[in-house]
Amino acid sequence: MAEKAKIRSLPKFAHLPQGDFDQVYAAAAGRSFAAGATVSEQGDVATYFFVLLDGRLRVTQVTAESQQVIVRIVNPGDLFGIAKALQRTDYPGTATAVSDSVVLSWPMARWSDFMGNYPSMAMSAMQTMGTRLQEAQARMRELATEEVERRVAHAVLRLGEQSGREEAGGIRIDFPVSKQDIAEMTGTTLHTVSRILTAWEHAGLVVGGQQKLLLKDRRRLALIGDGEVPGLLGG
Amino acid sequence: MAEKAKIRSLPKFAHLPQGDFDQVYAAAAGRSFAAGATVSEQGDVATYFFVLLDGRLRVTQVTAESQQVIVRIVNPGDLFGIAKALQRTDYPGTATAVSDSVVLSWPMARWSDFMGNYPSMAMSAMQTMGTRLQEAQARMRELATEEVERRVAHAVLRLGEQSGREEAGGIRIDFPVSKQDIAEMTGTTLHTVSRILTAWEHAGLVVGGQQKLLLKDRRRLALIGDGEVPGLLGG
DNA sequence: TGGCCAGCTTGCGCTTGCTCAAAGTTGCGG
DNA sequence: CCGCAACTTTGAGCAAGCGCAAGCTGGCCA
Repeated sequence: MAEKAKIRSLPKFAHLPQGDFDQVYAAAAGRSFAAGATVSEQGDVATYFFVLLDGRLRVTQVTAESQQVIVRIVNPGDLFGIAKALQRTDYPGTATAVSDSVVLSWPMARWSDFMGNYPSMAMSAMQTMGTRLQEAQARMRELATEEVERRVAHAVLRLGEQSGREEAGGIRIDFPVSKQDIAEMTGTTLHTVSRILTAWEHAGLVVGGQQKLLLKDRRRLALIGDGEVPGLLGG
Repeated sequence: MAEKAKIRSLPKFAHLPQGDFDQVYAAAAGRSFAAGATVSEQGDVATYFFVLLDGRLRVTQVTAESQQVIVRIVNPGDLFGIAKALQRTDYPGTATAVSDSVVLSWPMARWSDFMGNYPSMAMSAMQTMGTRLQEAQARMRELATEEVERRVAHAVLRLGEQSGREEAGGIRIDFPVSKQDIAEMTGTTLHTVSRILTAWEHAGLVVGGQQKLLLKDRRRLALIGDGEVPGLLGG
């Protein structure tokens, strides 16, 4: 089974002894989701946790006033839906496939089991949480101190880093991103995002299109993000 | 040693077998810090990790433009300075004592050791990170979607919850908090915080004072925080 | 007891970016 | 090839809250 070899090679599982891996693998169920489908829903009882094998997911939370916020993008190899690690019995957010996706799932009941018996998985889970915590704090800092244009710069750079693919002329964001999506990542409106990206496109920093984004000048974007350059709005 | 018994009773260590606890305890060094002293500094090589025994710490990060952000408040019993868990070799933030404080410290080199050999400590560390991650995400959501007055309401309620003491007439925040501090927690300016708290004080929701804060009407504050009530500014 | 300093209050003008509104664009299914 | 739906652009007006500036308060130390 080609899939098994592929999974074996994920950093997440690479350090697991072969016997342990076989057991972990045996407990897993694979499942496919078409773009637009919901993998797990905010508030539902968390019955499974997952690893994304292929595709791309968007994790959102909806506030009491039904404003949506994009918490993160899940990339292949990432662990998600680990409610148990957050001391929760329900999923804190909704995971939606933005491209056709394949996930591996385990019953949540096995979580403590895995953590207790496979130290290398526990380590890996902890690393995941550490990375996420740092990203969350970075975004907090941005939201608290930066104006919109810088936040958008950071957001698209992050997208490029985590979900980008080198391409002639720049870094292509590897799944459909709408202006609305970027707005929900940065705490602004799609209108403002549109204005900013249009200005950047005129300056040759990016190339846009319907749910498409190509970063052409990463360095200048970073300068805007770090506030070392005035920003292009209002010019 | 009375201190040892006190430590033993912390939830963090309560589930550790006695032998393990003795070993962990033997590796620890205690240290006191006067209010205002710095326990660990952003960017320094992370040589120790800590548990706060007594007092209160403020963890801040400074942005490239030297704007300060308060990441969290450390309360007695909390683990902090766990750079290793975040895959870092340096401290991501500065921890400063806001009251006279006592901490227990371990060499960072022991971290993997502890995590590998004492599963109940690993579990507890994971819980800590889970809690923090959720709090960070909640604050992200607030910063992205709520206006200032609601964010301030959430911030003071959180302070009350995590660091408050019941008192005749309300919940007293148990350490000195300045308006500037609240501003740095909510991503606003001390001016705006001052205006908001003044309005609330007139309405009988809180009582302020130099670096003092008493929450008198938790329920109405929660209503403001949840946006179910117009807010008192501009009245 | 007087001076000093950190922290706080308050007023005013101005900017950022939001809201509302309307029209333009793109891609897909039939 | 048409029509529709989703997505995007652009404009105009407006308000939340920031920056600046000036003055106030209360605690602490000489």
